[in-house]
Amino acid sequence: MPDVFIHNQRFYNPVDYVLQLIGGTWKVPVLWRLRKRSLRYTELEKDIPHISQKMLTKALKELEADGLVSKTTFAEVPPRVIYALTEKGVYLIPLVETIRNYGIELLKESGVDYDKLIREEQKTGK
Amino acid sequence: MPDVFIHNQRFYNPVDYVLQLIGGTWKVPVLWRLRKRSLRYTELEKDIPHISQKMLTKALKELEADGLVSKTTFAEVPPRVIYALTEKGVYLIPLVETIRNYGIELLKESGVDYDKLIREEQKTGK
DNA sequence: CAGTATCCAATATGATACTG
DNA sequence: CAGTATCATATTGGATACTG
Repeated sequence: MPDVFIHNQRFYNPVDYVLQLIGGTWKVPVLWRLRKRSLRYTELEKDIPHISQKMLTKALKELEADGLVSKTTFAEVPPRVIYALTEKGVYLIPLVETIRNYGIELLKESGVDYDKLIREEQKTGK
Repeated sequence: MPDVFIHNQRFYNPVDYVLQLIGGTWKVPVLWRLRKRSLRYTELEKDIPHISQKMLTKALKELEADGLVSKTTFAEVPPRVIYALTEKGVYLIPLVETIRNYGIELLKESGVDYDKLIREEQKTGK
């Protein structure tokens, strides 16, 4: 597995490269919420549990720099900013789903019924 | 996406959980080399470019604790230690391959022919 | 051979306060 | 509304030396 350099950054292998794009704690939660429709900054913030403004801003900046997410600013007062998946972002959603399904399977083998957690979450209103 | 707790550790979503198992810089290189056959500590160390003893030891410990890799020690002098994939480790290899294929595709779109890099590496002897 | 131990730098994340 | 700025802590990774 030879090293690869892109934009002066080194990757040890192709998996390493993908995990730079979608890895870390906060990028997947953002991508996952944008998969159905575009969202505003505040919508993402309200929708992603535990995320801080700092981490949301950082995740969005990196996703935009890597071409997975686009940002559209409307020059209104107060400003309106819309984040959406790019073609590259859309391309990566099936991979996220695949990893997610593995996770749900592994959780099941650890005795955690994730689908049930989801259903209970929806029953309690949020 | 509700939080999940396993062994007192919190995960924000199933992808987060999978990336705890195989994420980081060094776990995939280890898993990838064990996919064909078991290897000794020193074989892994020699085979994985840039890895330090500290990081190899840490990756192996975590992979073992998470049940992806098994460790067999032969009480000889000097000691012989064999690392192998468990059933759970084998189960995750196709996922690693899927992520890897996405990486190779994305690299191609960034103008990097990874398969060609592999071929050149083999021609030059290593 | 198969690791430990120690020191150090860089990065990730969180908490809080502030702003055009 | 959509962020920045600052401070603090925890984790990651590298370098080097040492050991049963």
